Amino acid sequence: MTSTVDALQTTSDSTETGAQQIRDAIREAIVERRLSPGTKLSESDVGNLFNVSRTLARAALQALSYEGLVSVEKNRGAFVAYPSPDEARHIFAARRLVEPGILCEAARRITPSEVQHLKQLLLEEGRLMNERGQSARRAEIKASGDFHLMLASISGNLIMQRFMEELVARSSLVIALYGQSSASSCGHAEHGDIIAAIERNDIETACHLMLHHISHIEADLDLRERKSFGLKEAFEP
Amino acid sequence: MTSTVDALQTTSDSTETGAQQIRDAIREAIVERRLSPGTKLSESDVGNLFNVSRTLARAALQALSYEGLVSVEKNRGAFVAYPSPDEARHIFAARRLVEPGILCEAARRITPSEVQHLKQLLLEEGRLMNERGQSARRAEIKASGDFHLMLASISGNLIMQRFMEELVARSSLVIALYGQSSASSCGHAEHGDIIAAIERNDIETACHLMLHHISHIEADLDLRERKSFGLKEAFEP
DNA sequence: CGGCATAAAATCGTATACAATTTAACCGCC
DNA sequence: GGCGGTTAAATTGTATACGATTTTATGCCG
Repeated sequence: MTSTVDALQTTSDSTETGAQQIRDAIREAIVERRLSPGTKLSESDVGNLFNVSRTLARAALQALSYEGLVSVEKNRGAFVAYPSPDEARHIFAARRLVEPGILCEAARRITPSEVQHLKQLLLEEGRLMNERGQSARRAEIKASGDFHLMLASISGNLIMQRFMEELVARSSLVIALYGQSSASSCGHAEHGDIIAAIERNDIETACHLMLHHISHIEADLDLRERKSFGLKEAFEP
Repeated sequence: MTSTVDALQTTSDSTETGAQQIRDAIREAIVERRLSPGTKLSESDVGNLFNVSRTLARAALQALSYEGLVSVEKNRGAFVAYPSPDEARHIFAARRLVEPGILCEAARRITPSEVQHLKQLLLEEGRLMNERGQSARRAEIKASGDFHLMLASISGNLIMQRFMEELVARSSLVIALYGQSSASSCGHAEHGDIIAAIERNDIETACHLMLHHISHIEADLDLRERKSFGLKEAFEP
């Protein structure tokens, strides 16, 4: 009776130790939207699923709560985070705030080989976009995030990189919740434009493109308060 | 034999539950520099000090490691973080990256009552600066950080606020390690200038002042590689 | 038949127990 | 006296145990 968390089966290729491995697996499942916001993650279930004790399961869930991907309610348990519309806005505001700066620094330091790597990422992203099937969709989601993470990595600031990892992961949750266009894709073309601008060293426009890109993603959301119809209003005309 | 962590005794006024309380107490001790970088924080010692089991002590230490204030080495234990010069640079680079943006947003939203609150904070900071004694020094350190945190709080973005909390706390560690001028103070006058600029709605200069302010703090650091003299070089002319 | 009180089950919070690893102490040996 | 190796102590990693809280099930009564 391992309830609803069976979506976690994943290729455990890692060599990591203990709770980290579990944390990473669950994070991946959340980011790839195999786990929906609000899903309960009971400590026993997680532990059983990964064949470890509740101790480690609990540690993993705690870790995820620090990243904002899981919310733990005292004496009630852990749930895949269900970001509020306000939280969603804050996440994208944060991205608008930091990504231009990251991009600037990345553009200043980027090497030709890294440009190649970025382009390769873009190509892969495009390939996945034209493929069909669940697993391609998941890979596409991941790839579109990886573009932004790659820039953070190139910027060379490990602290900003970690922060971006958090923001990208939480963005995925937000899109899962409030995204409208089934083409969930995060503007593949715009990624290309940004790379082009970087390549011709036009940092100014690269930053502007990035800002627009983030706004486009956010524009695809429907962040109106869903007032959950708690009362009988749900059945009155 | 509760080794070196006795610096943790603090007014436990909190009403929180479990590990959080311990985490907060240790964080405060680190930020106020009662605990020096590199100090070992053994799980048993922490547990005994707070009269809880190792389970909770461990959870608290894990939490602090996610904030970058503690580094845990596998099978070796937890230590107050000892940021490298590079890490220190990254922390201040991150602050230069985000604080102007936070300031902008804060200035846009600030209310008169919040301006008052900021000024009050400034006053308190000044008062502590002219007082002497260990505990005044600690309070001063905290107050100078609180100015930056207050701005983040006014900006209304909880995510940026959390991030700033992390950055300010880690900055305190960096200053403890690499700060030179015994006047550890984080430019009290500059805080005042920034408030003034905000008050006359001159956001442009407020941002510039903030950037300079952060650079001034960083300029007071000596971030040269201390190559620890591992060899006999330490005793050769 | 539905609502409320009570009891049972499930789940979380924390402590303790035991295995694995690291650190130190000790001791014979050069 | 100093050095390497072996053993004991200390510390961490993980599992299990037990009390507390929440959730669900049960049954009584209106």
